[in-house]
Amino acid sequence: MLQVNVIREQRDKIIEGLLKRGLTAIDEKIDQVLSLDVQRKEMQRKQDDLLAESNILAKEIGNLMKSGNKDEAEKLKNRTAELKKQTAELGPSLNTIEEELQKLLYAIPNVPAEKVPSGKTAEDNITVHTFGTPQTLAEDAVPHWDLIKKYDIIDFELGIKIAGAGFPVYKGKGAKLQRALINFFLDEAEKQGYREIQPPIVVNEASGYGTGQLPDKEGQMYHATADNLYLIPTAEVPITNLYRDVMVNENDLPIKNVGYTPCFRREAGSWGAHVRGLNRLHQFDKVEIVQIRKPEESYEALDEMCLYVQSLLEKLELPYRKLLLCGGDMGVNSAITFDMEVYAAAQKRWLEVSSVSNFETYQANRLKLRYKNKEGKTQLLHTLNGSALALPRIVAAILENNQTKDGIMVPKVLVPYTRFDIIN
RNA sequence: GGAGAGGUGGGUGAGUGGCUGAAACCAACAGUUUGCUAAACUGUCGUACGGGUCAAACUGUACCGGGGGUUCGAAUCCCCCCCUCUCCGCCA
Repeated sequence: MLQVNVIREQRDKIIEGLLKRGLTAIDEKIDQVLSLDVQRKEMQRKQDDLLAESNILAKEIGNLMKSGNKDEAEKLKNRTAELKKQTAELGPSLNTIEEELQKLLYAIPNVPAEKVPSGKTAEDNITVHTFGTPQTLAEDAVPHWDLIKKYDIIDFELGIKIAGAGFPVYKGKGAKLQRALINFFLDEAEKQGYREIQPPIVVNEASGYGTGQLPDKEGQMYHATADNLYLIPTAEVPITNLYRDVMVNENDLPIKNVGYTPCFRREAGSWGAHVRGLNRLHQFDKVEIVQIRKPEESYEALDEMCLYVQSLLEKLELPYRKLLLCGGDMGVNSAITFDMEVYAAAQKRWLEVSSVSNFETYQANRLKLRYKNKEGKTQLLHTLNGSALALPRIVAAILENNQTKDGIMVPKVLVPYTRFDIIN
């Protein structure tokens, strides 16, 4: 959520930034915020004046009562009643304006950072880095959804039987490969100074609002209505919400947490082309890194996080490209996002396996996540997160790219974790 | 699910109708002292939205889990809701 005072001070700059998202009529929305803000101020001022008078009178009445001057006190009470009536009249409309303002602010996405290109779709993303060469496979190479059947390592039918489409069952070496990847990712993160967190995989409503999944993306999360809990779509939600309503001690910065969790996404209506096999699931595993930084350090942290994620892909020997997302392709909370996509050689497609974002103060404002700086001033912090990494598509790419006539070769770095070097 | 206790500032915690935006302690910050560190001492120290100012000083309002109510006046009394803890039950 943007801060009203920032909108007030930097109206033009904010509109210019938001235009990069390809939004229409954004200037109207911003001006609506400003005009509601003016109205709010006026009304609040009136209200404050009324209340101020009441407070003075209340004190006087108190004193008069003490000194036994009842008649005089009664006279003042009449005036108080009048004031009370007026504040009562003003109250509801003030509330309405505040609610409207709040709703409007929730609906305005974060302002893209300066270097974010404008654009509407993935077409406008910019490839800023590549690693490796997309390999050409043998004639008889097959996509991962055939390989998992051939080697009997992931079973979609069983998942359908016990849960539904998009809930695969990992079996034997398939399960071990998953576990190996999770451990590998967690160990690597720890080497980079991240603290491991095991959060709940359900969160309450307040947490959903804190990181911005609510109210806009309500339909994306599984909702346990009996208890009003949401299954997390990413570990970002619980791990970032650890710091909701927190005044961080400056000495505890920077905060670097990593967590492995299953993630749940309803992805309602998005089934169809390009979502076969492991490409898109309702439940999947992911290791997520989350940082909380001082504003002046957050872009340095973003670079660090990208390089870290890239190092994982390089260790796994997966060809990848790094994209700077255009305004229209970024999530609403993000100020800047880099996506990492690995090449799945049998599908001949790039698969997104990581998304690294700086939210600047957008989340922190909702979260009320702040610290006191050296001057003793309370300041919003910056939040960042990145997948490091999302498992299924990594698995898909490993299976496809590493297939040989004898079986699937396990990446060298993973062998100590899997304790086998081929799936056959 | 049943019974009880409780939710106060960055933290612990006092506060049962006006003198309380809130004691005390801790933390933090600034300074004094000091060979350095530590200790000691002194001072500052909640948040939001306004007014005011070049900026301050200063100043208004609201906020003691959330929402309503009683009252001239509520952290304090009443009602509803949420959450936490303890005991019992159930489960692991």
